[in-house]
Amino acid sequence: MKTVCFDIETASADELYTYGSGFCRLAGYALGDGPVVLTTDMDELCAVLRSADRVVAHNAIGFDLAALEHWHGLDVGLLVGQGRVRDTLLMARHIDPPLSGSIDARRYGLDAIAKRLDLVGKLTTGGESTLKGLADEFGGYDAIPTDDERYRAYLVQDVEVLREVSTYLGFDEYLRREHQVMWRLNHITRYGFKVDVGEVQRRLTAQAQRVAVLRESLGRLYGLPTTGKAPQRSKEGIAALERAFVDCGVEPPRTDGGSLATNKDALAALLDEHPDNVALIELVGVLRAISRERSVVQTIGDHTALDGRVHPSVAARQTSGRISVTKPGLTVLGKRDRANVLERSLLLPDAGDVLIAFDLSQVDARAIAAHCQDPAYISAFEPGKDYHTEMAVELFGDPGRRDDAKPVTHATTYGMGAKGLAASAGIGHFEAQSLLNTLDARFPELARFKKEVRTRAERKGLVWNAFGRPVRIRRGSEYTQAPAAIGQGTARDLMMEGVLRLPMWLLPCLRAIVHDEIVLSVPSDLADEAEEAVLRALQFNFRISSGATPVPILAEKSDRGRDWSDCYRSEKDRWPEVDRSHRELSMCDDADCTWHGGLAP
DNA sequence: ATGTATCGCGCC
DNA sequence: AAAGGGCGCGATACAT
Repeated sequence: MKTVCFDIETASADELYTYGSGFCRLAGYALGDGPVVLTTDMDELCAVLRSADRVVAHNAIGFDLAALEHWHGLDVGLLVGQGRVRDTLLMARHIDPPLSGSIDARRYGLDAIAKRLDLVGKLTTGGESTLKGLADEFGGYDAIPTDDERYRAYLVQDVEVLREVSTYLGFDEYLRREHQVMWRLNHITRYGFKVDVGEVQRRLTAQAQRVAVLRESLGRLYGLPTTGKAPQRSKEGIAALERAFVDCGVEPPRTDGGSLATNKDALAALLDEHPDNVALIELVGVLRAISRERSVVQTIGDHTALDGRVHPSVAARQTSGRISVTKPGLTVLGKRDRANVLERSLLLPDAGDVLIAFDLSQVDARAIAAHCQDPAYISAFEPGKDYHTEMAVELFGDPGRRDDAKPVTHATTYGMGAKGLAASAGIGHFEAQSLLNTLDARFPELARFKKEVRTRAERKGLVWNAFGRPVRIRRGSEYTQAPAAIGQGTARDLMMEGVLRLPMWLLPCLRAIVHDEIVLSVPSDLADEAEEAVLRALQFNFRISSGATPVPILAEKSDRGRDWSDCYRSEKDRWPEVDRSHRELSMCDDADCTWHGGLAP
């Protein structure tokens, strides 16, 4: 068994796919227990890795191997496919999964893992990372001389820490699969997503003008400061707004924490209470308008590289195992709100391509159905049946109340109480409680499963789904988090199952993943084949064990888009501006059109 | 200068 | 006893 631990010093990490061939600067590797060898010759390193039975690195799939694959032609797909790669980041997340929230963000660096294991950590100088200090001293990670002894010593230590840490981390079938998943998803980062650069600039300019007008109004009418990017959120601005509410004759709305609430629900509630207060209507109008101004266009622009594309980071860092797509965050672009849906139109297919989005149908609920094995719940997902209609029959005895049944599904997966259901469904507390009772009565195995998974979480602090993914559950939050963790975590693994089933030729076409949706840019003349291949990959029967009743996993494809919004033109046919052809018209007769009503040049 | 918390926008 | 889960990102305030 020949094991190689290695690490590479590079130019700035966020330039992985854009820097150029000198990105990899200095490599360190160790064979077995042998000494750490340093080299600037990446071909030498690649040869060593090709001949190894085990290739070990921290964030190997996302970074070191990715860099060698991109700039030096290493066949990482082969290494991963043969199960020869050990990525200690993926292994550490699996053996010690993160809690939700931001607390755990720094837990998985090599240094943090070493410290938790009571091992020697990475090299530091005067309390900060030696590497960071060198980058500051020489003016950039790509300016540190490769013969600098401190640089070399830092790298040697890194490889030695890695070697120590790796002996504590186990490997299993799930991890083997996870390595392949992440290698496949990395194509999103590598190939990037084409940006409509001119349109980004145009919208930024237009937005700056809108904001300037709104800020001028806030200053003139209510005495807010006019400096800073968001004067309405500064201390002085908040004080002025509180005075403005009082001047309108109303008590300033408050958040739970007692500070001034300016979110849209609070403002809507206030207007409901005082429908005839003209001064209040004006104040709320300006506040709403300025808080609706989002910065996603700026964020996309900031992350657009010189190749005119964004190369977002893709990682399974969320507690549920869900995939984060960040820098820029593509999971948050508009879709449900008419005012924001055109944010996606800034992202384009490659020249000669079309964009196609594929989404899994009610996949969280199907995941729960497969796990609980409730016959009535599973039968709602039989081919040819409509899940929400079946739920309407079970809950109300009336297939016509499909829309009333929809919000209840969230209650099934997320442990929603009567209060929350009443609020989200717009019904009374009593009716909500009675719905929840009906749910438990009609789907007894579902109720039993939720109870069981909560108990498991209380005992172990973790739950495991049928794929073998562990999800950590916060103490005291088992009631809501545990069932949700099975739903989300399994939905994630079902989508990844589909990604693993994609033919290799489609991997460079991957552009984005948004939990239950993947987006591909495919050559127009291959669109038929691509659609067929993706749907074949994403759809299958899911069985949690050999004797269990299977649940069908189904997917739908979008329209072929000339931009990402354009993919949804049929789905959102009430919003004509979603259709790129509509945006090419010089005018339109829909008074609410967000394009002709404001965004158009 | 850098990091965390809070708030607010949005998404699945 | 009651309990809707998971995120990204920007702006500000404040601590270090």
